[in-house]
Amino acid sequence: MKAVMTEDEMFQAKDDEKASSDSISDSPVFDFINSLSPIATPKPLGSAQSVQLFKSSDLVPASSIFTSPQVNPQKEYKPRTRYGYAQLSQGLSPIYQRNQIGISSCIELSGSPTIASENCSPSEYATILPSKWPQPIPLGSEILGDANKQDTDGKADHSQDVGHVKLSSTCYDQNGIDQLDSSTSGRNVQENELTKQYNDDLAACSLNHLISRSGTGNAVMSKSDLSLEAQQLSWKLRSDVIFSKLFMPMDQGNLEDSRRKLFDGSTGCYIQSAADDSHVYYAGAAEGVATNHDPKMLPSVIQSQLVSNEYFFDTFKIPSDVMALSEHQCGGMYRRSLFNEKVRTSDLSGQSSSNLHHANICGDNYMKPPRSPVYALPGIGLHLNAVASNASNNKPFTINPPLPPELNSPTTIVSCSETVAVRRKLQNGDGGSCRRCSCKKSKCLKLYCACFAAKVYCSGLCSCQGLNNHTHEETVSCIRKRTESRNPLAFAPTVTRACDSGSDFGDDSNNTPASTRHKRGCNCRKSSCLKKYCECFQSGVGCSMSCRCESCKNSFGKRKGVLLLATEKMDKGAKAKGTRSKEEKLAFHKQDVVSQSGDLTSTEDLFATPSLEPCRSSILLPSTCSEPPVSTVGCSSQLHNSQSPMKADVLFSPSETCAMEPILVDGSSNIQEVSSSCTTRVKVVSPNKKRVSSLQTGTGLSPIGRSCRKLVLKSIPSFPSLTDDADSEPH
DNA sequence: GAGTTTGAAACT
DNA sequence: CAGTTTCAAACTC
Repeated sequence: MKAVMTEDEMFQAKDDEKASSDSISDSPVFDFINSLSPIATPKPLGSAQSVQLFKSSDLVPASSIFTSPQVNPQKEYKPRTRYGYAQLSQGLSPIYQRNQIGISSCIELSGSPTIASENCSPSEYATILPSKWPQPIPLGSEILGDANKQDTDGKADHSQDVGHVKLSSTCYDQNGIDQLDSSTSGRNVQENELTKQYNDDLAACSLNHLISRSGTGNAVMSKSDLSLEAQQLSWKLRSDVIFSKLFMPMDQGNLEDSRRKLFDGSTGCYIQSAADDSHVYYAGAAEGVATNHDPKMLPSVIQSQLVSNEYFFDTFKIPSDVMALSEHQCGGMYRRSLFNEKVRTSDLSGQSSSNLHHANICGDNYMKPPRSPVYALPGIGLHLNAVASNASNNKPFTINPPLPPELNSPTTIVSCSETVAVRRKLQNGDGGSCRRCSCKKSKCLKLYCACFAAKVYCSGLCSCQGLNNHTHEETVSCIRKRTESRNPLAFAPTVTRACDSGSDFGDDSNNTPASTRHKRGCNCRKSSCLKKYCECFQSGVGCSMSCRCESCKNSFGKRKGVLLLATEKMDKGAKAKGTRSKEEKLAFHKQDVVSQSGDLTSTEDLFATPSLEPCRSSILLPSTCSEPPVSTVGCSSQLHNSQSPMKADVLFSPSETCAMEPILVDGSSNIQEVSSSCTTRVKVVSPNKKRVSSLQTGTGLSPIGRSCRKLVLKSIPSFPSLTDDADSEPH
């Protein structure tokens, strides 16, 4: 009883909060925002209902639904907060806070309240609570076939027998499984075994099924609808920071030149936006450096992210009346017009790509029309991997595994021709977003299957023999749930932003907004993280502390490896002892000495020693690197360039971070990092391998300072532990 | 296109 | 948790 009262108190507080928001809803600002929803939602019903999201009065008090004393709404909301809703709401507007409330409440409501309250045991409530759902509702995947679709669709199908333990769904009873099997022409022993195995999941699925069996679907928004609407708003609210980060404050005199380089696809620039922020990787390095990165040499993922001139030239033309941007605005204070967003997305949803209008991020036409139909589509928020893996393979556009809202970046590189199709696919729930898997034994029901892992259904484009399709969507749903129950990160994005973390990179507390890291880390051995076997490499990100790779040579950034840790330990030990053994000194010195020839091979060899391997600086000489783009340019490159007669390699000593990444710093706030990154124990060695100088490469020396490119190296915090992540609240 | 290699996923 | 097996993609020829 006490718990119930406590719960009531909480809901009372919630009601108060809603009441407070009601006053907000009367404000012109709210009306304005509310009128902006430009993206045509896949389901008209969802759109209509989404409006109700903002009407707190429409929200059924959660207390009327969940009476279980075990429910702790605050706790249950936490994961959602973790995924960024709260973060967004804190920083942006009370409107989104309202939305957040709506999301939380309505998602819980998506199951029939009657069912939830009458037919579920207290323990079952937890299953229905949003936190128990695999993850925040993504834009694409749900619509593209996530079995949560059944939450809405299933309402009609399963509107009967509510409360029965045994349900008629194929997913939840043995008969259904049998039917499933019989429906599969290629039924065999293995499949039977598979079925048997999956039966274990049926019980767990049944609870979720209760949600889908809501018989009162009229007043309840589906999760898809909710999420879509929420994300639309999210993107709208967040999108205006995208290009302000893309275009860092630059010296006006060099602005255009910098931009030209920035968006010159031929030089290997690409934008990555796997995370909350737009990521600009300028593979071309700083000016004067012959990086010569052939886009073809990029991993397919990255190739697809190449941003051509056309991209910006064509896609960011906007009506001047709605978006008059000046150079000044580009300099750092640009904020995209929500109106323009509306126009653009409306065009997107309804018309051909030729009608696309995109925010002219800089208002001028410094970029000439090019060839590649690749462009970024702010506002869609698809995961970069989704785009990447497809563009490179000429595959149909795929939606990546759903991302938490904070990871759904508004900026995504999407091929122009694909965009409209994608919209359409979202609306149709079409399975055309498959990954063209070739699974056989896994039946596309394990993470081996790229489609399954991406939470999309296989399609005719796949050469698989799996069951991951609409026909077996409920089974797929069950398996997904089971998979996720085993590994909560099973469907997590492989790449996520590093600023989620900050914990495991030791002293580097500078979260790099533009950096990404592989979520789980690779375990490469033979590939040295230089082939697509390596997920990090494939995703175009550097390895992090989360990785357990050996001989990491990931050109996107090596992890802070064993040596670094060892040497740090060694240093500490030496300090403690007051001396260091000759062997240690020798080994340590070995790292400092770099051939003047700039022969990377020799450098590689130098660090080929297993004991040394992981810590080699991520800096690779562009001129000698035949591998995919070196993401770490900037400082080192500047050094290299400025010391061109010497062609000296630059290594960071072990005390320096090994995971470096070029970023475009956002204004003066990060200027300090330029110098700090470039001055720390950088050693240049003469041809005769004598140390000739210890460069102090401040902004004055570096072309960075001259060009004001603001392309700098920055230490990349690697990924946080999941625990930390889960426990930490966004700031 | 077949065979091999690779590393993640799954299993024990 | 570690070792092994399975699996499908990446890679090589």
